Amino acid sequence: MGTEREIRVRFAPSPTGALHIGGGHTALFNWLWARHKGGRFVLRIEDTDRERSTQAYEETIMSGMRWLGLDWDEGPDVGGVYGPYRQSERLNLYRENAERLVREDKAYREGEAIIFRVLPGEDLSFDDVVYGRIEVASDGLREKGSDELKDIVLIKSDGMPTYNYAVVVDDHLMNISHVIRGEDHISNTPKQILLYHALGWELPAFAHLPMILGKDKKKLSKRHGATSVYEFRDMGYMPDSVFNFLAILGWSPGDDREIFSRAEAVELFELSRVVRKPSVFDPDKLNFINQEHLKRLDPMTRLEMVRPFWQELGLPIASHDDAWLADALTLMGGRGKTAKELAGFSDYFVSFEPVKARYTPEFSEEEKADLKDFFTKLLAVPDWTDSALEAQAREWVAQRGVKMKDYAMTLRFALTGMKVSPGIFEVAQHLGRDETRRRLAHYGLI
RNA sequence: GGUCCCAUCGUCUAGUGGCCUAGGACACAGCCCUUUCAAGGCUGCGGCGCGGGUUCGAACCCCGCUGGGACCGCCA
Repeated sequence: MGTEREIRVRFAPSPTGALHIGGGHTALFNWLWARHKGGRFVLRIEDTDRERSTQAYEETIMSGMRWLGLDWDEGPDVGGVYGPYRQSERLNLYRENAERLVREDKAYREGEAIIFRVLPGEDLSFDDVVYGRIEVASDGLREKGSDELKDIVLIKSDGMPTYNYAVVVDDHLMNISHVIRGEDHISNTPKQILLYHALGWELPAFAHLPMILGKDKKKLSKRHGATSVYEFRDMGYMPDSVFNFLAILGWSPGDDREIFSRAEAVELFELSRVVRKPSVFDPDKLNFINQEHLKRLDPMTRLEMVRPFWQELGLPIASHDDAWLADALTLMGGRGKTAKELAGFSDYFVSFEPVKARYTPEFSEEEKADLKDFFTKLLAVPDWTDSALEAQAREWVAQRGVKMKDYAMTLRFALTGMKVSPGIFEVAQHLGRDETRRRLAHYGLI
């Protein structure tokens, strides 16, 4: 008991862009593992590329993680005993250890740079938590198109450490127990192992994650459309949905469960159940998952999801109380894959204006007389409930021997300006007698 | 070109030698429900890449082939 090494994992993005869906996936699995094991999740900023790193991107990445609900225990903003957590602030650490290697004749200087000498015959194989044993030929570090073993740059001419070196120093000094990262790093691992050996440090456990591919089976990139987690937020996907979707990309709980909460994912997550095959990002599946989460939301939370999109449409939300708006959304049932769609589909509850803009019918006098009779009697029902309204409507069409559909559709258009909506008598009930009358009057139907 | 990894329905996956005439989910199609569209219910379509072994028995183990992916920067 308590003899196992403390679980410490890290997500180490470089601040050269927004939080990408692939980065989110990696961050998520690290977070899941830390939370599942009761360990620590560290955020480290790898800003050694002076050209491309910016403070703004660092903040964007952090807020993207917060949006996804991935909170970290140590990081540049919250600190921690293993700090600092920005590589640009750890330069002395990289230099000290590199100079030690120079003194031990394991590395040499070349101008301002420090370069590690790669000797032949090293065993570069390792055990990966998800991939198992990875056998690497000792000459696996050969230079492209050459037979020469390629030495590893530790410190660049600008004084900054290279990725492969800094990651080793940091993971060791930050006492990282599991290095969980994308499969694209699998071929970097042997180099890093060489450095661990040279430095005399114990290896962390390595766990590589399958890549996320686009529909064309190529590594997901901008060409595939939305890739930053913010784009998904702006399209009306909920953080819990993106979280859920990312979690089942390359991992499954083993049973048939696919829709789950953060807490359930933490409970169920196992690194050993991560698959080895790259998976294709399927927007249809994301839509489905989002819709499921949207349906499960309590009315008030759903309202908060939809509110910004109603706002975006310029609708006068303030003229209704929240409970009424939330109920309107409940009436929408499973309609809409995203909060944005749901907002667009339900605008007529908030305001009559979009309805007027959409629906501009022209009735003949004959049609009008007929409809007027129908609607006048409908408006006169004693209790304004959907069942009473429907009963009245059915009685009226039965007497005339006409189709319910024709009248229900006219009512639907007049109330919503759309050809699809929830049950139209329910909509009328929710809008209320006065608002229904106002809308019908606008079209001259009463 | 070199190194490494991977291979079950279109997609995400379950499956670790017999329970598999391969299960679930998305998507797709049809039906039911119905004032519309969703939702929901039911049904259907669809897969172990190929070839050799091993075994009484292979989706599961081994080999080869084919296919796909990743990496080979003083980028991370």
